[in-house]
Amino acid sequence: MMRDVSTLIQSKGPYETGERIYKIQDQFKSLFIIKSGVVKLEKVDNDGNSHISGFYFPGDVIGLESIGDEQYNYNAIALEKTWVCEIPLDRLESLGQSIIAVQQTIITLLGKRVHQADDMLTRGRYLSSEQRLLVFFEMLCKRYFIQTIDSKKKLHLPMSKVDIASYLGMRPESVSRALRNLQNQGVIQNHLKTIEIKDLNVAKKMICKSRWGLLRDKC
Amino acid sequence: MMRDVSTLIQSKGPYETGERIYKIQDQFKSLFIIKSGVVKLEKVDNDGNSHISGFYFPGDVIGLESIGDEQYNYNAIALEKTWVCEIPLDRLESLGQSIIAVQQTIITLLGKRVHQADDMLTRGRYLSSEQRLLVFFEMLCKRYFIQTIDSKKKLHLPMSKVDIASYLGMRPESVSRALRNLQNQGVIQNHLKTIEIKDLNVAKKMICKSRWGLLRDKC
DNA sequence: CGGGCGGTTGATTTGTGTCAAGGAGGGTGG
DNA sequence: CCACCCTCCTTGACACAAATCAACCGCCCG
Repeated sequence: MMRDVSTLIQSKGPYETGERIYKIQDQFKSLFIIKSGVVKLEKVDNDGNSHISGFYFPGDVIGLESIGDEQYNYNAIALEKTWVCEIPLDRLESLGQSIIAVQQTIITLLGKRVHQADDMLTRGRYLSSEQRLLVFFEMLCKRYFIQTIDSKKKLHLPMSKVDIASYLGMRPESVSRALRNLQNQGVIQNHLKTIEIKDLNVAKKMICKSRWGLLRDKC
Repeated sequence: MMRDVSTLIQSKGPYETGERIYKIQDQFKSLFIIKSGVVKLEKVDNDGNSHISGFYFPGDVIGLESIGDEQYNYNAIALEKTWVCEIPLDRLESLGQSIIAVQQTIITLLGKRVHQADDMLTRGRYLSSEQRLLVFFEMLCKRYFIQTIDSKKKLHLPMSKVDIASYLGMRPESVSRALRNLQNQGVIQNHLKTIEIKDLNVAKKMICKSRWGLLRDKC
């Protein structure tokens, strides 16, 4: 007899802004699907500097990055009011045959995660700070499902510019300057918690002009 | 009745230097364990520039990076005479129950792969080119199993300096210069296809002095 | 012998980090 | 409601590491 996976899964939340879904060195035993809200993953070094490894949105799974370890190796922090579903891994074995399907799902998710990371590695290095920001906004647009009328996109930023800087491997000052430049060029409009993409076509072209012509086919 | 995994696995090789174990857009259907030799994974963009995403050694599994896709998304190129074992994934289902164990193994491997990539992302950005090279050599030492007498390590480089540059996100000229600097400081000795680590302790110290104090605990 | 590729070196430019300062917004307490 | 503070963000002047451009060497291989 095969039990349903859903009997193991339970909803958790809400987590308020700044609350942690899990933290570094908590015992790793569950993945979490984000039902609503936004989550960042951060590492904190000895000097107290935080380093952002990614932002995650509804439908995304977090915890994958800790598979293979005993403990979580990142803090998962809600950036808005957030609900998640907990998927405990230690009890999956009681599912019987369907464990194969679950494993298959995890493999697929991990595969995507590897692609994503490899992509960042091979692409990111060869992009200017302005390009990195545009790529970032493009990603947000895809994930975030913006209401878009006539190719003009208003983009809410749930994370601070400091977090964006950390994620993109830049300093906050550089983010600020790059945004100003893009604004002067008429590509975007920079507000505090919002970015407005004025000229999507120009933006896309700018992303592709990698200094060494990398990955021009991706556009 | 449970068939043995090993009945599905067969040895392939030798691949000579420059030969491809698989290439981009080949149908993805197998992983490969490297039995002997060295393999690099590269992407080639439209302008013909190649971008190295990693080097792999005996015991490593390649093909993981393409899981989830229909085709391989990198070229796997032998850097020396290389033997591999092919692990076809499409016939794993005929293994019956033991598929769970195989899947579990794959999950573990993918997990490590994610860690590795995340690490590169969060660390790499904050290291100078000299530090990146030292980290690279350190990695080679670990993987490559050098015969080491009295903490003086001679390190054979199967890959070109150009490949190293690409992998580390630098230009060949910068690699050259960084090596010269390290040599002038007495840390290493730079030969054409060999690096000699003269002062391991100094090397380790240099790696740790991240500009922003990142990950000092790793040392 | 000659061509090509990998590697090295030098002169110069440039992007982005660094340091220092100031501003805008939001929250808290009087 | 205002004053204060704190954090996030922005701006400017400057420094520096690495990219760029150009040239050259040495090795391998036809």
